[in-house]
Amino acid sequence: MATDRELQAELTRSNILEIAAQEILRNGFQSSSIGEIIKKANVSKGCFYHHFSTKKELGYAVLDHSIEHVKTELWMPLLTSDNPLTAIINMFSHPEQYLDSERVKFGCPINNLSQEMSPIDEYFREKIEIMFADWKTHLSASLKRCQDNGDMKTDASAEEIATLIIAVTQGATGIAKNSQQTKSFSEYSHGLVKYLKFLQLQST
Amino acid sequence: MATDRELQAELTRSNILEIAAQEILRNGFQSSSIGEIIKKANVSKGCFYHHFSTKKELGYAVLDHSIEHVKTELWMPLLTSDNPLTAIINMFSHPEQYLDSERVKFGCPINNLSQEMSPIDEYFREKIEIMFADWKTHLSASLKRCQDNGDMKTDASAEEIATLIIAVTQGATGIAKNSQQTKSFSEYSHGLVKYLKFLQLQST
DNA sequence: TTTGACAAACCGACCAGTTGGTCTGTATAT
DNA sequence: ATATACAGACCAACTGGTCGGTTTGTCAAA
Repeated sequence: MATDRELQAELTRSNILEIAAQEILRNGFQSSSIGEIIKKANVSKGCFYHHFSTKKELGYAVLDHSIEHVKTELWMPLLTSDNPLTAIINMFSHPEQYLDSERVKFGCPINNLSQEMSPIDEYFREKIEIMFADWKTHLSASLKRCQDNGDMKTDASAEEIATLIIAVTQGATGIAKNSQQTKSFSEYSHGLVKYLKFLQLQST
Repeated sequence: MATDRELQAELTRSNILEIAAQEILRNGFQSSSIGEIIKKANVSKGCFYHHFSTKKELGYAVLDHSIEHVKTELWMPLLTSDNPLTAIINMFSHPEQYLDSERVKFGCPINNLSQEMSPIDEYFREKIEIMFADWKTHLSASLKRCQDNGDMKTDASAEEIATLIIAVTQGATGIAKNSQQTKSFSEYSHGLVKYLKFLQLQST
């Protein structure tokens, strides 16, 4: 099934995808040029259009890949941990472990695409909307688990805390991108962290 | 000083500025074209370049105007009100009064420019950074006033609540833009509202 | 095992349209 | 008379996309 030829082709494709993701992260989707991408990926125009029929389709592929990546690399570890609330507090307390300099400088790839493309392209919009819904669902369930385990106060509902966490994450990431400094993320999430600690209960 | 001629010229300039602001709000700065702007503003290219030396300078002018607008139209009324905390809670509780459909669909003009331009243009970046700092300063001071007046609990510092409010506003606006629905703004700021109400004290 | 037809993978010149910006004017209020 | 406000033809660079052609691994038939 997977011949040498097919394997090489897949390698070429994923290389284009990776370079494209970098370019789009830096310039946005509309301001990224195919010419620049193929130059940096070291492939010909013919090769590019063999793998991707249009620029838009490339954008879709990049988005799909980014969503998959953020789910497996960021959420899963957090949400499946023993005590999600503690894990989340820990994440906000040590942002430098989760926000590398690339992410501070150029922002979250998905949020960038969301802000640029959602008013003008339904595919981008809907995919990202589903992602937010998923995020909220899973985060709510995790926090509910904390409450059921007696690790978290029930003054506030799991759902309202989940949406609060998501909103602050998005807001603080954006502000940090503007200031180009990780410490802005801490500054603008500090109020949330203190609130989360207030909701935290020590296991007996 | 202000002759008919100068007055007319100023009118032409502000017309271009207004059209440009609309275009930039819809397409972003880089993807907005001078050609489209002059067509919609009904002016010639010569006219445009008489008033703005480059596209970038036009962008700067639009940003400056937007910042001035948001300060006088949004902050001032809120921050100078008798009880800022109550005013803020009220704003979050009735977002449809503050977020018109345009703003939901295309987002906040300043935040859009921030996310698009801050990594690649220092003028945009710094102006917006200063705006965030101003916002935080004034909001903190207003909340401190509430605490001093006995309208607000002192469990959390005025500053940490100010940054929390700003982060949630930015995050929820972004998420609402993605979903293209005002109700998403309410959904993602609901947790904050409940927290603010918890911090609220009834005046005796 | 060799062969040879076939298609997938890739090449790069080319295209029409658009971009930001320039330049030579002209009309007119002051 | 002169500077300001405007007009619009023009330009080089770049855009996404096309298309005819070439290379090369694969697999069936001999």
